[in-house]
Amino acid sequence: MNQSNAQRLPRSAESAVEKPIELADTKSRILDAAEELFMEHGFEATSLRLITTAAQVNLAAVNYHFGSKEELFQAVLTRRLDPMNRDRMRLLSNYETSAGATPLTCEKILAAMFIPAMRLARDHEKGGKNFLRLLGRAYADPAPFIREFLSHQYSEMIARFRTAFSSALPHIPREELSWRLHYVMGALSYTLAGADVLKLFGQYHPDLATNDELLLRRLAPFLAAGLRAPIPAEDDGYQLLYEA
Amino acid sequence: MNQSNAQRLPRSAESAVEKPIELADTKSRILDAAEELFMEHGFEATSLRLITTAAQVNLAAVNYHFGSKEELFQAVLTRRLDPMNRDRMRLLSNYETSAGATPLTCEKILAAMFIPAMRLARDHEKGGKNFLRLLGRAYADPAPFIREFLSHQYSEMIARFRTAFSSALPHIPREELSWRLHYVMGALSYTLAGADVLKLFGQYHPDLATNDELLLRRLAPFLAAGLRAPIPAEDDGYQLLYEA
DNA sequence: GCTCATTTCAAACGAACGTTTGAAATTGTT
DNA sequence: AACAATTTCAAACGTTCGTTTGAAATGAGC
Repeated sequence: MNQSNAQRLPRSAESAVEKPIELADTKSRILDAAEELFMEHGFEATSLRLITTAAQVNLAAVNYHFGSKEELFQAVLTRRLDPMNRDRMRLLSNYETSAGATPLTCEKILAAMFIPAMRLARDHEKGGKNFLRLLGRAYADPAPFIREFLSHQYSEMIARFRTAFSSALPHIPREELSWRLHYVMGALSYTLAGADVLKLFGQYHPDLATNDELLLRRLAPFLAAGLRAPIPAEDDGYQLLYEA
Repeated sequence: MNQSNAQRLPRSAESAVEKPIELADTKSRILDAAEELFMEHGFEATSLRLITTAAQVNLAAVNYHFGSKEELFQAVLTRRLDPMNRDRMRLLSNYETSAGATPLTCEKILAAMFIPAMRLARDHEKGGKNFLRLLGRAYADPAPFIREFLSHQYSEMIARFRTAFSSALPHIPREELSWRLHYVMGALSYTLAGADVLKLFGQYHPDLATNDELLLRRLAPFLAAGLRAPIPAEDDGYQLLYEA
């Protein structure tokens, strides 16, 4: 009943000019519309009728091509997340082989995490930036099917980078490093997820996803300094701050 | 038709023992149940029928006491957010007067932000921890009524802390500082919002909201080091990272 | 040109949603 | 005790939701 998972090409792909008149195929149109609308309104608040109307396809097309609304959401995520995480690991491996025996700096490992994300935000002329905001939302979504999906989708990449940071920061205890990686992901997610939070704090930057190098030059030094920070001693006054 | 905004005490508040047999009043029961369910399922996915059933009140009670589902959500947030942000500003003022003429350290300013949040997570025996997770979700929610509410609720506190950091870090340019504050809020939100994201990365810590001092000792050095990080020079190799 | 699998379509399904209503119950005041 | 205001309640409102259905349209292979 359902179609196979093999990708089909649009009917008229032989012409040199990309768009003769024909629209993209149904599946892609649904994915594009869903990506934008999920980003804008969230998963629950986005109805299939809204998606199919925007994509100019029949209402039943989503259930035919993807099975359900949840599976459509996962397809939207996996379409870009999968290549991005593969790029991250490939870039990290390239850095490591280039460096030879000398361990990588934190900045370089961070760059291997951020550059594919920024490239995603820049490359896809339309959906890229929206997708990262959608991803930022998904991080905070408690829906079980979203959490299980992300956990499965990220596990390999996270493990890979954890060992990389561990080599770069041998003096940081294992548990401490896990926490700091956690902070790194938080700052990264907030930065990539976009302008909404910046507006929240009375500051907005329209060049968010346009100037990748500038973004990296700001974020990487901040996070690398945090990752390298010395572990505070037992008695340095933190316990006193509770009073007053 | 609607009741006034003045707080009413439960009917039997004269007894020394807090709970004779009677439950809390309707409004509080709704707020408690809504806080937990909004946290667990998000705003859209939580129905009023679920809330009112959990609170053991009639379905119409929400619209009677709060007007609408959206106003209930705002009431859930404001009940704890308002006191928390007041505590943050009060604590910062206390630190500043104690320090006299000498400027505060980043660690102390960060402590003024974090301690009231941690106190909230610890104090309220039930809802505290849940609330911070709910808040973390709300940060990422694109619903206009949520964004406007949070923006209004946070503006005073953010402005207050921005100037404090500005005094503590006079060598950091104004725009750079705005970004770094952004990263700070991201890391803080991720940390406070809870264990979900940690599980996502294959790491879980059951003592998240129980050992506040340990949490602060980990987070504050990380963020303070990032805030103080030197601004990278023009030619330090970041542009090279794009290749390979 | 016929066949058959794939895709599209209009229509409807039952369920769940936020909200409203008007009467019953409760509470506070005299 | 009697009245008025407040709060609770069961029931229903109209809408929208995700999904299913079966027929019509479309495409490829022979």
